[in-house]
Amino acid sequence: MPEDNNDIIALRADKLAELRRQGNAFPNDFRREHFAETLHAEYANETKQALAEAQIETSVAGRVMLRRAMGKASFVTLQDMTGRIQAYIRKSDVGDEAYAQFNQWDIGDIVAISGVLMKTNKGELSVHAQEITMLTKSLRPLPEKHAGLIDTEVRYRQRYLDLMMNEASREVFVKRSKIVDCIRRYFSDRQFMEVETPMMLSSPGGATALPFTTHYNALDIEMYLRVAPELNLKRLVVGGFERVFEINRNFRNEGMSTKHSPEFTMLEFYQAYADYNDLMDLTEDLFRQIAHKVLGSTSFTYRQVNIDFGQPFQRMTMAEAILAFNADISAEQLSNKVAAIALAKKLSIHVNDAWGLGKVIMEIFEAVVEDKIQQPVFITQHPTEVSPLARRNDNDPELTDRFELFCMGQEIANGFSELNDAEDQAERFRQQTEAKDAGDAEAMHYDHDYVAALEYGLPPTAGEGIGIDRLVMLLTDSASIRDVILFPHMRPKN
RNA sequence: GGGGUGUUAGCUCAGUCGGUAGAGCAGCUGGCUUUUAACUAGUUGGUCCCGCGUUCGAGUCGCGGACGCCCCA
Repeated sequence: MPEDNNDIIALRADKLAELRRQGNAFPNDFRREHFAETLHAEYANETKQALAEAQIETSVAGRVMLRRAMGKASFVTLQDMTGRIQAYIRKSDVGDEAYAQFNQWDIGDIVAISGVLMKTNKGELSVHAQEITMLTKSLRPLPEKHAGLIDTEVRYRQRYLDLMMNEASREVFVKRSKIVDCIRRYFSDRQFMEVETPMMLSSPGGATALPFTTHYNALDIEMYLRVAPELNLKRLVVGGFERVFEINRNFRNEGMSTKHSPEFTMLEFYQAYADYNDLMDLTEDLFRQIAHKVLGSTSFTYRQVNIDFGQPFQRMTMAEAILAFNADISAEQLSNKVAAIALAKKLSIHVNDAWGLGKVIMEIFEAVVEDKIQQPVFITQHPTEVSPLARRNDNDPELTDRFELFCMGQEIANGFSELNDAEDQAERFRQQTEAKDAGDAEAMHYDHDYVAALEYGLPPTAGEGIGIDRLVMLLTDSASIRDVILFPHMRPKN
């Protein structure tokens, strides 16, 4: 953080000291009448003359972004939550004393202006000031008014500056909020119930990932930050909440990249008496509605590629996808472990001896398909070995009734028909425990209570997780996940 | 973890062959009562990310480090 004590800050501090001498330097009794956007929406089409005759009174407040002083009259541009509005301040209207105060204003100050609406000769809607008030003196100079704030590091570390200066950044987070709002309505309209389940767990589960650990002093036990809410949400379905969803943070102790953040927001939902095909249908419909409501269109551009959520999403099995995207790979190379391992090694995948055929195929898929996917496509029928919570396929027990939705090289969603056979689940946990003992830090813990819950009976259910950050990236054309997280984690300075 | 790249005034950026550090905006002092990145005259402001080295002399070259960004694992 800047510890600079430059001339500009010193001078502004002097101005603040003078404001303190004059009385309350931080008044809290001003009440705004209109947002900038409201004024533009209501009066943009009025003529200069009509406004002059109407004498519409208003008051606005915001941060001073631009100042154009012409001796005895000046224009300032204020920015509030909704946009910008110009004010015209004339010495002969506000008086000598107020105009002298105005001359002490700096770009960045937060001020209030009351007056009547007018249009300038150039047609810009403005507030013709009658009364002006300094609300919060700003001590630090803002970034340059035209080029703005560009430095990515400062934009992430001091997001408030980014939001002040960069309209595009502000829009990303407004859209993010709308997307989440849209998701909530979608599910509550369909009788899903929003719930909150613990962030801190004594046994992490629900995904193969390395958890963060922490210590709970009162109980003197190690605890984990959750890697997924999955097991608790399915406990709720066992309990009789047949449709539940949660939008909340997951934590995974992995590296950061443009596509990964150690804490990220996930939507998870579970629906009893549904299967994975139902959820693929639901996901298509949900994505279409979000795009339509937030962007006004189901098609949009991501990294100069046109994506269309309006078209039916393609569906193919993992094996089909590997063949479809790679003409040089044959079905025989995926048919048995020896052949698959030979192929994996040819692709310079670091093969672990403990892997079964399923894991090898999953790795091959990640190496040769993921990056090539552009338009949304559901990849289905994941190997049972890499899907310890998913229901086995009725025709092939080595595969599961699972899908992942990919778009522009990124995994956006992951869903499956839930494994509700308690005995099979116990066996899958045993295999995960073996993998963990063999050194796989991401393997799942054996959750005895979860197996007990299944023994009471989980109705046939399908569940899904959708990565909100990645969905927002797609819909806002953001190249990095940090661009859609308000306060991305950064290595501390010094 | 590896490779590439960047860090210079409050912000955005130049800085040649190694020779005492520059612009625009912001700021400050003036002019200007409908401006639009207002205009206009003058002017202040620097730990060149940090450290060590090479050199008569380093923003510039070398080595090490910090932080950011991109790519790869």
